[in-house]
Amino acid sequence: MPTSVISSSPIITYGNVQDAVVDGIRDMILKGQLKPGDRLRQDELARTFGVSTMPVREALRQLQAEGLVVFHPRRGATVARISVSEYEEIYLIREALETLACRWAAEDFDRIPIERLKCLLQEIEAAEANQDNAHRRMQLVREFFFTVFEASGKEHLLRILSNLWDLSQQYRLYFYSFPELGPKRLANYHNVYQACLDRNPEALLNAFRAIWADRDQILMPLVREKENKRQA
Amino acid sequence: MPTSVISSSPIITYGNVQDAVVDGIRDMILKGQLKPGDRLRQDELARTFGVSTMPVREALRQLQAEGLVVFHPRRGATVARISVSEYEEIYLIREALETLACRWAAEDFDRIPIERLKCLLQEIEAAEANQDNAHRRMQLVREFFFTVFEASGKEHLLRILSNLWDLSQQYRLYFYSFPELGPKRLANYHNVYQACLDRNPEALLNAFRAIWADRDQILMPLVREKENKRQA
DNA sequence: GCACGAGAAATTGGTTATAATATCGAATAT
DNA sequence: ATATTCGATATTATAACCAATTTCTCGTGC
Repeated sequence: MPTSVISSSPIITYGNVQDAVVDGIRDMILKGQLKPGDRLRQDELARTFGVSTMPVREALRQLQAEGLVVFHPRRGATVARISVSEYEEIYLIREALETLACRWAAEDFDRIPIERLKCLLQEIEAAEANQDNAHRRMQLVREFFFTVFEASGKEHLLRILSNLWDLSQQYRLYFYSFPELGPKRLANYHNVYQACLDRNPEALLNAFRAIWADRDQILMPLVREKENKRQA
Repeated sequence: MPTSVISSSPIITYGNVQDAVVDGIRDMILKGQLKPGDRLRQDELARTFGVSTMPVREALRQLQAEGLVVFHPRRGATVARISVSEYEEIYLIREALETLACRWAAEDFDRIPIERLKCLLQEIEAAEANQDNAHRRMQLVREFFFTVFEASGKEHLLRILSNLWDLSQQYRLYFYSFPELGPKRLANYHNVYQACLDRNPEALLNAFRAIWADRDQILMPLVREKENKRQA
């Protein structure tokens, strides 16, 4: 009788095992314990989570619907591998939707928890100074941005955005592996924070546009360079 | 041994039962056989599809991830009920993403199968003239628009758009229940077709903008009126 | 030494039976 | 009339099992 130890985050209680398994597998993918292309064996996952195969299969199907997992008929599931062109597509979709999210959030700055934003910004600064591992820094930045997006109060938009961030995770991670870009990153986050502090919608959008421009001019060339090396 | 009769669309073969069940249930929802709020009993669905409960549960989870189905822990699943404000949210997201899709499609008009577009337009005109049932007309219009969107060739964008169309289906259906709006609808579709024929990107976007404006000025007041009556 | 098959092992996809648990409704008791 | 208990029902999860197929392995032949 396997001892079920799912509790990654201690307090959250799930109504059913299956949701816990979904979060568990998604976490393993997002934390890099499972890499793109890795096979996802049902009974192996079932053992590690201490459950039977049924909830695992349901979980994999749900992750498939999210695009994080790919099923190959009769050959099992693997972690989705996102191509560079897919990443570019996803990024442009994100730009369109994050613009919407910012506009909605900026309709009422009172909904933006500025204190939390400040806290996260300080945590990010500390993490950059410490050279914390890329996954942790990436997670903090994600929380920072979604604190702004969540102020829009739009459930469907947040669901889609969250999914797109999941999908583009492997490329975002790459961005955090260059210590020399640290100051650039911090300046960008600070501009977002400042715009919220000033309650200035136009400044908020400009801060985001600057981030996207950096991504085009700095990250994408690096990604493409890496891609060319990989093919050679 | 129950006789498995899933084949709604005759030719498509599925690698697994589960995908067939997903499509089957989604179809039932989209065709109105299952209405928002309806309970989805596992064994009942299993019987109607001639399969065991396992594939049904997997299918429901997948539909949950798509937002079409809601799970109430220990109380089963129901067809999602979309509120008016959710519909407005979804519609604005759609506008942003369909703008993207049109831009991408208009980068190379050769990818738009103009003959197919023409065919669909004629089918739609015939269906309007016949006063065909609203579901069928809605389906044809969906195919018409997605023929344009698909020319973008962006898988993730199409996946998200398809999902958003599914979610807003119940409100779109309402739009087709007013015969007096028929000419207005047809004029809109014709503008889209003409813009593709003329290979004019700006005209294409303007055609869509006109459609969205109609929705704001014609459909939304009707929806809100209906909503107020429902509450009274 | 390496490619190629045949057979074995493993994995998936699906069924069925079983049990635990939570919900809902009805009957009963207060 | 209201609260409680009890039972029917449905969900959630486990386990055992089977068929189909893929993958692995090992030996053989070139």
